[in-house]
Amino acid sequence: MEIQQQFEQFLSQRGMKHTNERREIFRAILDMDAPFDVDKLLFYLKQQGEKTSKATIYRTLQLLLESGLLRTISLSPAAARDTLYSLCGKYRAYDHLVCTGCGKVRDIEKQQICLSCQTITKELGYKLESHSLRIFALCPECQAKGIKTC
Amino acid sequence: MEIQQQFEQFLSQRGMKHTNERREIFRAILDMDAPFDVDKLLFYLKQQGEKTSKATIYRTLQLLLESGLLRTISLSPAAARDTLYSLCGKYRAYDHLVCTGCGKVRDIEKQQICLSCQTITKELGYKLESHSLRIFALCPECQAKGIKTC
DNA sequence: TTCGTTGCAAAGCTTTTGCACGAAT
DNA sequence: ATTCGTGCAAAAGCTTTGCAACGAA
Repeated sequence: MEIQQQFEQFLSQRGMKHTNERREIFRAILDMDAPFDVDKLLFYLKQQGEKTSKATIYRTLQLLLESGLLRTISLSPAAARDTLYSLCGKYRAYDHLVCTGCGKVRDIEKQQICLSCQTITKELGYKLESHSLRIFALCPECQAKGIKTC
Repeated sequence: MEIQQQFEQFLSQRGMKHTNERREIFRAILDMDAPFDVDKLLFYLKQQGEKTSKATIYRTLQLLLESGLLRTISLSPAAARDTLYSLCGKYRAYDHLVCTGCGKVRDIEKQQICLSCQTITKELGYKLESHSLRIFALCPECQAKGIKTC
């Protein structure tokens, strides 16, 4: 099923309305090419000529989190605010490699990790739902520049 | 080296003072038996008769993050605020298994994951620093209670 | 004595909420 | 016609900061 349809279906199931704002916000999220925060999303929507309010963005993101289509990630060991969001369907795995020098984020796909999660939960009698791996490492460019992290 | 000494050494290196507040906050962190937030730490310190201010706690946590002795983790896919902290030295791995039913957190140790991270970063030319894996799963108790997550 | 540190209160930010108007069904 | 959603502005919460008093070296 198309991911848009999944969202529409979720709204219908909860007796919620298919508004233009929700459609546009979701479309914008699909257009994002990297994990994004509220301001990035708002800026993109403004660029597209939409006049969605920040409040509606927050409300829609909350909705999407509840639908399971969206998730939040924290990219820095110290990140407390400026939550970053990422579409669940967009990446095969929920795993990111974060450069501790420049902050660049790239997705990683590794069947091994899924298997490890399955093994761990199975051993402990848990029912696996999802996982998120963050690897912090210095990218080749930053190494070349001689950037060091504390 | 003792972990307390590492903190004291870090302070010395930066020309910072060994105050009672910092010592007590660090001691309290050592006493924590699970990832904690600022309020939990403050409550514990009050219980111990300390009258440390919230501002000092924030300042000291920041310091500890910079020293590399402490790290933050986000436990829920939707957690945006109420940052949780965890001592780096306390757990062998930075990996947690989070119950999506009751929110209970337990530590996991799995050599496999470290190996996966090494492989991934090596392949891409990154220099590995650390990683954090969060697995979201339903614990046996919640399964028994018939709790379901969205 | 000399700075760094603390506590308090105020300021700063992000996120949430109340309410009246507007839109979807 | 109803009911839900939106925008605005205000409120709420967490975190940071300025400043005078305090304490470690």
